[in-house]
Amino acid sequence: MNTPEPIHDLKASTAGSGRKRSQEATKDAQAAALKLAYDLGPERVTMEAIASHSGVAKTTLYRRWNSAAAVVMDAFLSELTPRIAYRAGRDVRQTLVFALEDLSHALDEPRRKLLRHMVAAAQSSSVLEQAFWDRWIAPRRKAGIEALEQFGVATETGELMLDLLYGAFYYRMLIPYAPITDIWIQKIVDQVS
Amino acid sequence: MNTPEPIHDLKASTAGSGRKRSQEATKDAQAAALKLAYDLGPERVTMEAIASHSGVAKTTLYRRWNSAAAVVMDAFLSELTPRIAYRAGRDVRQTLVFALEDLSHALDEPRRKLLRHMVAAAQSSSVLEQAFWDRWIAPRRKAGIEALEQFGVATETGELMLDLLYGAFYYRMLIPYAPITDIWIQKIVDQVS
DNA sequence: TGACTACGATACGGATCGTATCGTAACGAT
DNA sequence: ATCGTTACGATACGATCCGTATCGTAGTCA
Repeated sequence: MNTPEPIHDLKASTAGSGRKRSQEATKDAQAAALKLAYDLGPERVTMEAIASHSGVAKTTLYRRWNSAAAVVMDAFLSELTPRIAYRAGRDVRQTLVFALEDLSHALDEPRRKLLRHMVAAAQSSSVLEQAFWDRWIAPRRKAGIEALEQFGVATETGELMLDLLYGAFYYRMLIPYAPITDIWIQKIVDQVS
Repeated sequence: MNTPEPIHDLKASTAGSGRKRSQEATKDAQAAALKLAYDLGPERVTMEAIASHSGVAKTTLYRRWNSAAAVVMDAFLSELTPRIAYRAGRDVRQTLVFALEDLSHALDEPRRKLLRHMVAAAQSSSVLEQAFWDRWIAPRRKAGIEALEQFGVATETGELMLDLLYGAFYYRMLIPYAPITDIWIQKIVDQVS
């Protein structure tokens, strides 16, 4: 679960007996990709830019990832995931409010912009779609479902509630006609619970 | 409201007294962009491809749109919008179920894929974001709010319901871990109304 | 030591970008 | 009719980025 593999190992790094993959190269590439994404905007990150800013050769990048978006996705998920800790509530309502508010607070403006682009990137690559689901969406849903079950909410009902609430959150994030506030979060939670 | 202007007129076509913009060139370009999007996938549509497949010069394309995504967005919205007719329900629940089911049924697989890419494209261009809101999201929300008001639903409550329901719909469309079915639509509507 | 694999460096053809230039075609006004 | 104005298609261009190939070097293990 932790220290997940880079997205899409083009060549299995495992089998052989030769030189090991450089963790440092992986780390440097991700760091450069993330910095470029924050500095220039996620859509302007290219493999060539990552290579020149990280000192990692372009050939090495392509041994690990398929595209610049994959590097950014990888780096972003690695950075963002630990920032969202699960917080238990005392009832269904508070559990849901905590989940959404914590998410909202963890996403400052640059991170929010990056997350929006990660959703976008997941639309044009099944590899990125899978990674986004596995490492971002699914774990949160799983924790949410389990928390709700502790308060006697049936699994199926919990799924519906999460579809609605996370759905509303992402909808408002991706189509930002009005800011996401804690008040709004409390109101949508009240509307479904 | 109808026959909307092409997205982002780089040069105001209005003021002068010279030759008029060719409606045919606009139409041909949009048609080619749409066909390419359906045939090759929306992410593979380029200005050069639109130019060569439509017979419209690249320079002319750039006089109207900023990017290939803008041409596709324009064409897609023009094609999709008339396919969704508003259908009145006899109560709040049915009104909402109609809205979501009609949307779901209008979006066959290729159109759904295209819509997903339009949401994605809106993440990296404020012009596209605005067009997507003005010509796609906002009109549907407006109709929905007004329909709900007829059944005595307060505007603010209606907004919350639409955030939740359209949110869930787009969430499941963009992160398709399970298919969107009429049953599911009915269940989420029941959960909020 | 030798087989193996990853590394960085470099080079390459190809696609696409966005712009500039130019002669021609349509439109409006005088 | 002709004249200014604007849009058109055609073409060319440097620039960027793509994804791959090649090659000599550097770790790693048996």
